[in-house]
Amino acid sequence: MNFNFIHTYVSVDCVVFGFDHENRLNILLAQRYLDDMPTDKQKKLPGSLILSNEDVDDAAERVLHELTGIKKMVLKQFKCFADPMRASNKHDIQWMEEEYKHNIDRIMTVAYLSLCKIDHKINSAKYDTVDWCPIEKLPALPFDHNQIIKESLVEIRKWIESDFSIIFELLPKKFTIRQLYQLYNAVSERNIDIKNFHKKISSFNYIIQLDEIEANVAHRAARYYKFDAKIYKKNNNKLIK
Amino acid sequence: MNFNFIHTYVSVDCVVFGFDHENRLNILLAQRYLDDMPTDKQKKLPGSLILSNEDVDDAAERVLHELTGIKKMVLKQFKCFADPMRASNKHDIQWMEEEYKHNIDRIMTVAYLSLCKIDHKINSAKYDTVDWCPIEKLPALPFDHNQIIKESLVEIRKWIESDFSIIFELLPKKFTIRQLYQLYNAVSERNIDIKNFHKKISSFNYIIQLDEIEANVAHRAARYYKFDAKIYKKNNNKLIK
DNA sequence: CCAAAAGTGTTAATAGTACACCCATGC
DNA sequence: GCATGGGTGTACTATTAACACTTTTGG
Repeated sequence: MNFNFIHTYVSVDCVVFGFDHENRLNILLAQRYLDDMPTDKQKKLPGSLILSNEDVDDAAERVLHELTGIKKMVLKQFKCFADPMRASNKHDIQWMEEEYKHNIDRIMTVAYLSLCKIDHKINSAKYDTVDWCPIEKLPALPFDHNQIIKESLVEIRKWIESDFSIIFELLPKKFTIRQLYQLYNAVSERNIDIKNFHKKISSFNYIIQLDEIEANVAHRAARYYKFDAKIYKKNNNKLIK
Repeated sequence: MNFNFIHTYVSVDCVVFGFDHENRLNILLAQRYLDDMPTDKQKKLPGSLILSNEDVDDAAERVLHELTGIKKMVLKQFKCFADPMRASNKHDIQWMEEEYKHNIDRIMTVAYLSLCKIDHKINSAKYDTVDWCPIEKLPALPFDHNQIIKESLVEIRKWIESDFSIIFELLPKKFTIRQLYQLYNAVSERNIDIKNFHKKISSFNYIIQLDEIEANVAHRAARYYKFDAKIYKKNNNKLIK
């Protein structure tokens, strides 16, 4: 008889990406309050223990909703993190006790990827403060959250390669091809010539040209386009075959 | 204060693929003994609860080693399955009690993908019987194991698309290009012309031509090739760009 | 007019597809 | 000799890449 099986709490953590006006990928971070000092706070990935009758996908949806107030966000499970030492820092242990009122010896987490338009109003029911943070400026985060984010970057790249349409979750409804180009470059690190990119994108029938053009720019104004998901779905496209 | 957080056991389950001589993908299944009747047995995916000081990757390696006797097998975590109802069948509950001597209310599992040469000797330290089963002939399996296998097929396809070299884990050390072709077809369901496939494969510098050829075939004997992982790694190749 | 980026066009290189043709082997 | 598949070559097509040229706008 073996009593060494783990019996553990399981959480979900969500890496929510946004794309800012300086062409940087950002991640949504929440606050946690540390120790006995109410003013001492630290950023963390939004997450939660999963409930007794909840599937992990449902828990991730709940976390995203409590975080942003947005009802339906795209999401994708990408990895379970279960290093026995991932919650061994004393601040992390203390925080878990205060947050969950349980004595938590070990905790596994299932990490999710999600995408959000950076201008969308964030209306959190759970956190006082929710902030976008550029990925080059991430602070040291609790648990293995920095590692989770690192791996999420590989994952978002794969996701866009396999389903190009999800990239539009990060752009405003109307966007210029340059915006799309800069986003694509920020994510994929491929280096496509912008002219060829322009030609290719505008040839897709699911990229709809609008009548509107940019205003107040010191060069020829670019046209706005929108993405048509219905047309996209019919074709099952990839950016690069 | 919320007492509804799950506190659960977590297992790993491994989907080990092999490629048989009839050009079919196979999966390694273990036996489980059901209920009070010692002769009543059923197939299942090999798996185990994870131990208290074990990371999930380590648990999967342990399961694979106990299953096959092979030391280092390629493996890849692909999804956490956590439907609250996935272990609600009464046979499954009873089996868990007998197997683990714990009263298990809910169980999550982290599913892994692995690959094995089908002619490799299987030497299980844990199971009496371990058998290859063609994927078209899978029986009804306990828990959500059929679902896990279904999703693993999508995953193995992606894996080979993103890293072609792992396909050689399924072939003998020396193989003909036809064998590779049939394996690739079985996995990817692309339909490449075999002549063009031949030309492409033999043009890769990491596919090494051997002096040996097939014997006793009713047609021109095919040449054997081997895969050179070192040369492959230098180039970071894909079959299709 | 100049700088900057939009947008179009042209061409070359590369990769993928279709298929013809000869080769080798067992029956 | 014939069926079967191995192996090579050739021609056609599609995609990607490089880059020149024209357009538009603010300063």
